[in-house]
Amino acid sequence: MAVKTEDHLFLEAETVDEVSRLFKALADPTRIKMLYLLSQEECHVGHIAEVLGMSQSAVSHQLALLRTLRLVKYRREGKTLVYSCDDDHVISLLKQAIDHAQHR
Amino acid sequence: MAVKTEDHLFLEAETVDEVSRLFKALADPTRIKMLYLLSQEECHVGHIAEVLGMSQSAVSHQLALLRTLRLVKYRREGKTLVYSCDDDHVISLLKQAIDHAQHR
DNA sequence: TTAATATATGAGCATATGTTCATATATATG
DNA sequence: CATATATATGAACATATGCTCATATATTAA
Repeated sequence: MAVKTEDHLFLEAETVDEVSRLFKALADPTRIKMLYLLSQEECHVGHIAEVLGMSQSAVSHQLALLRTLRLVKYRREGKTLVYSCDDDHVISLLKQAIDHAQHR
Repeated sequence: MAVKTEDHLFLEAETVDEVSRLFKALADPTRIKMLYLLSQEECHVGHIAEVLGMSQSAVSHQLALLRTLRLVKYRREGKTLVYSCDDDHVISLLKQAIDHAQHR
């Protein structure tokens, strides 16, 4: 919660840091494309790399970051790992921002 | 608009960049605090610096960035410049992210 | 068990970002 | 007009970020 002090509300440092981490995750063009793709369909790693024209390594590094924040999850299927979104609220934020960007 | 291609939607490069710029603006702890403060009350530059414990220069640089994105506006009042939020939608995104961060 | 395939991870490097310090600019007011 | 005050801006520097390259790991399937 925000802390009431005199005449305005302060955010706690922990909250500010968490919000920062979340928006940082959403601030990179590559991750925006990845999350938007995953919001439409589950994908294995190689497919993401192919569709977005990225290296396997770059995709994997970014997925590691998104996993840390629990924005994506994965399961094994045969010899591939299938990734999908794991935070509807964050997808909602992303889509709002996309709408916002498109209406100007 | 997103472009339909075969089986999924691609975002246009321009849209991705705009979304990235927006989230980048929201991703820095300093700017989060500044925008949250401005969402509660109009402030002149010196007041922001004082309340957030930042240098005048740092505040001014960040305000310049927020102005570029039209997230804040200002007017002169006596010898000070009074800043306020200029994008309700973005404030809404910020507050949603704050709620999200606080509920975990 | 071994080879092949899919993914993860670490190191290194180039670029981006946020701050400070010094200084410029603009407006108010004596 | 002259000076003080508030804010803006440019340069420099330290840190963060995202990529590539090389290699490790894990699972499948022969």
